[in-house]
Order: sequence, then C-alpha cells, then structure tokens
Amino acid sequence: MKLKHLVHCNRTYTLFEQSLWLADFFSIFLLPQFNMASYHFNSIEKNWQKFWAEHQTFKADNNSELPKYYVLDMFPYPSGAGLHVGHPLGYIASDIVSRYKRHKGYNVLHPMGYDSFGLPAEQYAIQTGQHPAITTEENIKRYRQQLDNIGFSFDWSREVRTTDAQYYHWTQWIFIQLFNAWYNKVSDKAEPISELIKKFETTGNANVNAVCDETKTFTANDWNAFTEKEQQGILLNYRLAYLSDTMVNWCPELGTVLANDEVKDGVSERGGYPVERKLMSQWSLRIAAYAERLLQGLDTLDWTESIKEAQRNWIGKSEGTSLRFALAQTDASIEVFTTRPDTIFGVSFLTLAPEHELVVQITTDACKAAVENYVTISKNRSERDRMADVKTISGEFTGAYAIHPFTKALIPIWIGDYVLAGYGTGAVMAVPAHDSRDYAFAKHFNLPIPQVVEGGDINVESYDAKEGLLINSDFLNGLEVKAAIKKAIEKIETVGLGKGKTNYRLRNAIFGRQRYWGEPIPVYYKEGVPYVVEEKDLPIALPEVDKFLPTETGEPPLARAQNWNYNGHAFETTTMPGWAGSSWYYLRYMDPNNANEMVGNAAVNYWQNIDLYVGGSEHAVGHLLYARFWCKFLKDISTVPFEEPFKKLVNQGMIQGTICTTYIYSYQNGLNEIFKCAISSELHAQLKSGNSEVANNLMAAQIGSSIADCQYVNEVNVPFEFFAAAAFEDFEGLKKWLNNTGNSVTHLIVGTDSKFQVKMETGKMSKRWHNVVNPDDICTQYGADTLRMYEMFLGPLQDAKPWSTQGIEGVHRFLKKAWRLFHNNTNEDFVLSDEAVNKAELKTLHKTIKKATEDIENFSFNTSVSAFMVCVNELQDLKCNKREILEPFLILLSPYAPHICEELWHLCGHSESIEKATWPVFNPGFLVENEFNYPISFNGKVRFNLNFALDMEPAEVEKAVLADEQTIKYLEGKTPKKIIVVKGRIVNVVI
RNA sequence: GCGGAUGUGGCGUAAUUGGUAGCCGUGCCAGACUUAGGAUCUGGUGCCGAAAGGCGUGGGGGUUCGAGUCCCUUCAUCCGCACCA
Repeated sequence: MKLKHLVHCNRTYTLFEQSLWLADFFSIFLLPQFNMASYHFNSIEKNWQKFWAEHQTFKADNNSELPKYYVLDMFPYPSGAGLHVGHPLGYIASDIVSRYKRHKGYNVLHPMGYDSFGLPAEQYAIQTGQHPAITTEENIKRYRQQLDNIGFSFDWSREVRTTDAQYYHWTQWIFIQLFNAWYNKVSDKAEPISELIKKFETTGNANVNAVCDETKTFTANDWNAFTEKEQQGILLNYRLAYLSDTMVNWCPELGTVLANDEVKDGVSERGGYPVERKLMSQWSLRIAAYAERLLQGLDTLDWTESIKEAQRNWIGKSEGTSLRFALAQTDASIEVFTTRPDTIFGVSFLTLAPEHELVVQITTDACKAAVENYVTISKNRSERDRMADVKTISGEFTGAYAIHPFTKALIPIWIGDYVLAGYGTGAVMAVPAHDSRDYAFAKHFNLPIPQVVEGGDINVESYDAKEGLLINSDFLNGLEVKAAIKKAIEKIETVGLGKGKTNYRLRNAIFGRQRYWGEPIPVYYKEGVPYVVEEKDLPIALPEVDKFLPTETGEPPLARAQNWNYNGHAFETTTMPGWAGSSWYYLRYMDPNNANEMVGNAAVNYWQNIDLYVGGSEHAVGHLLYARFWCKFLKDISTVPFEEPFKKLVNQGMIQGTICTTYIYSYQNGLNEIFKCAISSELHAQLKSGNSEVANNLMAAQIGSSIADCQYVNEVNVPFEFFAAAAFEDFEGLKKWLNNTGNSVTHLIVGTDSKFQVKMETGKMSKRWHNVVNPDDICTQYGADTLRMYEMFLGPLQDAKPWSTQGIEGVHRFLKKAWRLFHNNTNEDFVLSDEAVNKAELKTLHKTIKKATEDIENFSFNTSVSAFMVCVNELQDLKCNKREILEPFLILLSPYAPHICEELWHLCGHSESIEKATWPVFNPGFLVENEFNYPISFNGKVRFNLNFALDMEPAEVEKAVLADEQTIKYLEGKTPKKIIVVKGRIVNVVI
C-alpha cells in the first residue's frame, strides 16, 4: 500500500524573511518555474540561523555525563578587511566535525572569539586618531555578521576577546606567575620564586641548579647582606619573566621590538620594514628553560610532520661538548662549544664573534686598529645586510694565540662575523677540513687545513660527513667518528677541560612591545627595581592617552598616560606582544565568565586539552610554540592537568586567488617610471574585451591605489631614451636592463597603444592584489550551504587551492537535487513516503553512511561530498522518496549543509533540531553481494569481465575462466604458465 | 645548502591501501522538454586510431602474476629554515 504524506510548513516569518519571500514571489513572474516549494536558500538559512540562536542549540554544558570533545579554530584577528572565502575553510571543516560529534553523542565545545589586540588597529589609530577599541569593535561586528552568515555551530555564549579587561586580567595574572617562578633543573619544572629565596637565605646559590643567566656564586650570608635592590637584581636572573639588557630586533618603522619569529629575512613580518639589532632593557620570558620538554612533547602529538619539523628546527637541539682553550699570553681562557670533539686535532684556529667579550682584552696592539675597525663595521651592519652577505667572507686576526689542549701547539685567534654571538659561547674551534664554513674562512685567509677524518678530497671542499676513520689524531686514531666523539668527550671531561653539553638554538622570547594596543604588563618600579602588582589589583587597565605615538623622548605610548601609577610608583610602559593573549585563550573558553580564576578546576578537568585544532601552518613556530610553553608552565603550577594543549592539529591549505599583474609606465617629473601593478580579474576581462570606459574607471581606482601604496610598488626609474629605443617591444631587453639596475623583475608586460599584457598567477588572496572574494557574496548568490559544501568539495583540506567559481554550480545543483527528492515531480509539494524500503535503496544509504562516517574521521571532506552526490544520483534513479532512507540521509548531510537539512528535517515532521538526531548506524549486511564481476586479465592487462558467485573457490573460478571462449581466444593456443585468482578482486592469467 | 610537501584528463580531483586508473563535479559535444534558458533531464567525453588495437598517473630504472600505490634514481613546483659550530 502506498501512503504519501503531505506535510505543510507551518511557522511565522519575520518581516525580513517576508521581504525575502517577497523577492522570491516576484521572481515567480520572472522565472515561471519557481514556485512556493522551491529551494529558497536565503530565507531558509536566515530562518534556521535565527532558530539556532534563539534555542541556543549549540550551547555546551560544563556539567555533563556525556563524553567531551573540544574542537577549536585558531584565534582570528578581526582585521578591517573582513573575511574572504579562504578564512572559513578551516572553520567549515571544524564545524562539520563538531556537528558530527554531537550526532555521535558527544558534548562538544566549539567556541569562537577574537584575538583583538594588534598592530593594524593601532596603525589606523595613529593615522586617524580613532581609538583602536572603536576600530576593533567595528571589525568584530563585521566578522560576526560574516561568520553568522555561514551558519557555524559556535557556542557564542563563550566568546572571549583578548582586549576585554576581564580577559587580560588573567593574561596579566599568568605574567605574574611567570615573574614569581624559576626553573628548577633538578625537578625539571617551574617552582615558586619564594622557595628559591628560602634556599638563598639558608644555603646561598651554590647548590641551586636553575635555568638562569650567569650569576656569581654567593653564600647565605652574602645573600642576607645584599641590599633589596641587589637581591631583586639577582632574582631577575632566575625569574621566568625577567627584565634584562638584551640584543633585540628593533624595528624603527614600527617603533617596537620584535620576537625572532616576527622577523622574516631580516625585515618585519608585518609590513616588511627593516629590523636592526639593538641592546635594550627588555622583558623576556625564559622559554629556553622548556626547550627539552617542548622538543620531547612533539613526539606525543598528532600533528603534521612538517610543523613538528619546523618546531624541532626552531628549538635546534645539538649535542656536543664545551671545551676550554687556554690563552698563550694571559691567564684567561676561551670556551667553545662543538658537536665534533673528535676533530680536536684538526683545529687550526679559533674564531670569536666580533661581539665576544674577550676581543678587546686579547687583541694585540699591532692588530688593534684593524680589529676595532672590523668590530665597528659588523656592529653597524643591519641584520638584513648580514644575511644577504653570507657568501662574503670577512674576519680579522687578533694577534693572540691559544694553546691546543693536547698538542700544546699555538693556535691563532681570529674574529669573524660568521660566528654568532648569541649561540653557544660565541666562539668556535675551527676545523677547516671538516666544517664547510671554517673551510671557506681558512681558504680565504690562507690558514692550514689539517685533515683528521678519512674521506672526501680536502683540496676541493671540506669533508663534513660524520663517518670515516680518524687520522693524525693521537689517541683517537683509527676510531670511527661516532666512537671518537664519545672517547674525546670522556678525555676532555677527565682532564677537566670541559664537559658534554647540549645546546639549543631556541632563544628566550622578548615579551615587551613599545606599543599602545596591547595588554599592560602588570609591573611597577620602585627605585628602578621592577615589582609585579598584587593579584587583587588586577586587571591593570589600559590607560587612555592623548596620542597613540611614542613620547617626544622616545618612550612608549603608555608613558603619555596621565596619573597612571601604582600607589605613586610608575608603571611599566611597554605592553605585551600579540601572542600573549592567544597563548592561553583555549582555556578561557572552558570557563569564560569565571571572575575568580582564569579557569575553574572542574571545567578544565572536564574539558581537558583540545581534541582537534584547525588553523593555518603560518603559526608553526610562533603561536603553537608559545601556547605549548605556557601550557607546560601552567601545568607546573598546577593550573591545568595536561602538558600539551593541542592533541591533534590540522592545517588547512590556503585558498588562493588569481593575481593579475601588469607593468605600467608613467612619465612624471621628467622621468619615466615603471610600476608593477596588480589589477582585478574583472579589470583584466574589461581590458581584454576592450570596454575602455569601464576599464578606465577601474584602472584609475586600482592603479591609483597601487601607486599610492608605494610599499608594494616596484618602482624603477628608466631613462626616456631607453623607451625610445625599445619602442615598448623589446620586453626582454627592458627586463634585462631592469635586472641590471638591481631590481629583480621576473615578468614585464608593457604594452603599446595603451594595451596591457597581463600575467596571471595564483597567489594569496589579499586586498593589495584586488582579488578578494567575499563569502557574503557567495552566500547571497548560492547560499551558505552551497558555500560550505563547495569549499569542502574543492579538494583535500590540507592542500592549497586556487579559488574558482567554476564548480560551484555543480554543488548548488546537487542541493537542489537533494531538495527535489523530497518533493513531487512538479516540485510543488513536499512528499515523503512511508513505504517499505528495498535492498537497492538500503545499499545506497548504507554505502553513504559508511563513507560519510569514515571520511569525517579521516578529515577527508571532499570525498564525502562526492559520496553524497553519488547517493542523491542513485536515489533519484531509484525514484526513492522513502522516509526510512531520506531521514538518515539528512542526518549524514546535515554537518555539511545544516540549513537545508534542518528545513527538510522539520518538513519531515520533526519539531526538534536535526542537531539532536543520532548518527545513523552502518550495517554492513546491506552491502553484501553474492556475485562479483571478475576482471579477467592476461599478463596484467584486463581483457573482459566474468560474473561468478563470491563464494566460488579459486580453483573453480580458474576452471570456469579457462573454459570461457574469450579466454581461449586470448590464449592463442598457448598454455598458461600460472593463473592467479584473488577472491572478490581479480583473475590474472600469466602466459 | 638543509628540512617538509606535491606532481594523475582541458580544469578541481578520486582510486577498497599492491588488484578493472580517471569516481564526483566542472568544462566541452550531442539530444529531449521548451516562446526562451543562466531551469531541468538523457547520452557521450583520458590520448592516438575508422576499427581491431595501442599508449597512458613528471622522467628513467627495479621488485611483483599484477605498481598511481613499494624500492632506487632523476626532474619540476610550492612551503619552511638557513653561517646554529
């Protein structure tokens, strides 16, 4: 018996939705095939977004019996440019996982918030005088609207913003804990500084094994006799947050110092401004204390190998030994660090960094002038110059000699800026035969190159490999490198010249920024000594200032604040870096409104660490390393119960845009200038089609902005004569000429007759390239469900892919097809059948359940989209509109396309959100086949197919295949050498 | 230089993990219904070839009955790091 249900949609609509309906209503006249039951994604989506918000459908409960699942997206900075289609890619993936896990019975924490301190808002404030808080608020509003448009299942009741005083209260609190802690190497964890003070008071520092800056040994009596100021000065050498004079990356253009990871290729990551080395008094965090734990922890994480490698590389562990070289002329000695103590007999000179403290002391009078000159030059070189210039070998002889610890030979001491002051001891024992840098130095200055390991050709290049037998090396002769290293360390240790040592490249992180728009550091100064404020006085609110610029005396903007002090004592005027607030935000989401603690015990014990973290790989060594560091510290002080914040990390690939560039020339001020200029693909199309009026308008806007934005303009002055000669045709010649001027020009398109030739390439989507695609536009045109599915359909989540709207129609068509499954032929009425299902329908459904489930577990979202398409195609062929099939299908599809599924789910007669429905259970029984169409191959080449029962034994299959006349044809009278039958797979006949 | 990743139709991609290469979608070709199509539906579409057949997963080699998948080698592109002793 056929039973058809007509279910009518019954609800009230807001004015806004009515107006959307109205628009659809008119479209009926314009497009006659439209009718009331068509897929009106705009009104459907708005309606359910409102429903979810009103019903708090995605609110996570801190008191739940259910297992927890914590899905987090990387903290976004709400930029003024808003979201482009690349941003939501990861959010869509994590949203799908969140919705899936809810269907699977998990209590899911899926929050969102804003990392809202940052440079752009402050730069804007400097330019316009508008308070960054206002800019930030506006940007957040826009972001929120855009996010809401896409239908994410965030629990917005837990939103946090780093700029909220209630939030940075706890960022400041963590700083205070860091200030009040030191790292005990014995227990291998951070401990309260009060414990350390007790040790100093009772036994001095001789028995303290701490991670600290070098400090003199003192007894308890010494300590107790020190003044308060002296004591505090010493404690700063131990605190995990400390003030010290350090070499910093100073960026004059930004007016602030930068952390190492904020500097790329010698220029600032943001803005690309030059960075120089400068000695400044700065707050830093002793992250290096955690180097080994940060390294070891990586092995426990489910992250991509490339990110783990990047962190390992950044931490840069190397094992070796320290070794002291006595000086020939004075009592002093030089300590070096080497990973190749086996090559000790191959040392032919020592090299010190120009900044090395002994340089002045040891340089002989004869060499003084040259050395001083060299030191001055290398000091004044910017980081960028130094990096750009690695090939040039430079150095000076100091005139001094060290004594070889074993041969007692005199070894000349040089200085050279290939030796870094900041790594190891700032001094190396040069073994030119087995280190390419020492080799280049020795060749350049004609120094001896004694070989001590067999292998390679020392006349041509150094032999750096760690294999071979030791020669010319006294007690090491005949040993393999590895054994020799071990023996050399033993010997060095027994004679007391040094000891085995591990070095890390990881530097302590500079924590202060000379900026306004950041968290105030909760520190005040009493007689020049820094103290942290009392916890009860937190938060230290960001004060108002008249201007967001440094003071006339060069102090940070906070120094402008009036009457801003702590009981009459001056506050610290630097603010925290951008990564402070984002290093612990994932904890605040667990308990966002807790006024007494950064996170409550019950909350953090329930939610634990993040099960899935989704974000871009650009945070490989910055955010991800700092957050891990803080997590370990918070574990040490028992605030959190885990060592690692992010168990699984997935990096979404960048969605790229098309970049159209052209070179234009302009004749200004008597000079011809060439500009590299990005144009939108729209302008490109207009130029191509010769629509000069539209093109001219666009061009004025785009080229105008490119030229104004000189940062991105490759500006070259070209003499007019060149143009006259080249007549705009000799592009190669012009390119060559430009390259000779030192400008790297990879492509050059200057057209004649005001026609432009344009180079198309894929690259970052950005305002500067005029290629940003706004997700709002896609939502308006196709709907959020289409956007969500299309972004997933584009390819594997991790891959970078260019945005193109080519395939979006197909995805949209799929949703319309799915919609039609629930409607009758004329698409007028919702029709769902309660008829019994058949085998074919069950097979289609369960195939899809299997695939959809596996794919989400494997983060393979693109393949499940195509599985849904296959499913709908098959159900359409089967003319299936049965409840027993379509309802489970809706649940499968709902994480991807939540709005349409919710709409159809309610049309099916449900009153509760589809979100509450249980994930369908896969039954393999429905996929069982009893026959298989075997491909029959000959020597691996498939020729035809034969149908056999699946329970047929291989021997029988073989017999049947050989009996087949097609087989006889392909055998050409020969006897098969061998026949392979793989049950349910393939038959291969070997002739 | 070191490290990581990726190479498959015109395009985005897929392939039960060693078993029929090209699923799904675009694009293209043809057709149906249409006053119309930027709606919908049907068929075709890796390349060469009239067909039989041959060739095909960046290139070259190997293992195997069988290789996109495993091994060696090489090339190309992208992304990190880069004088770290």
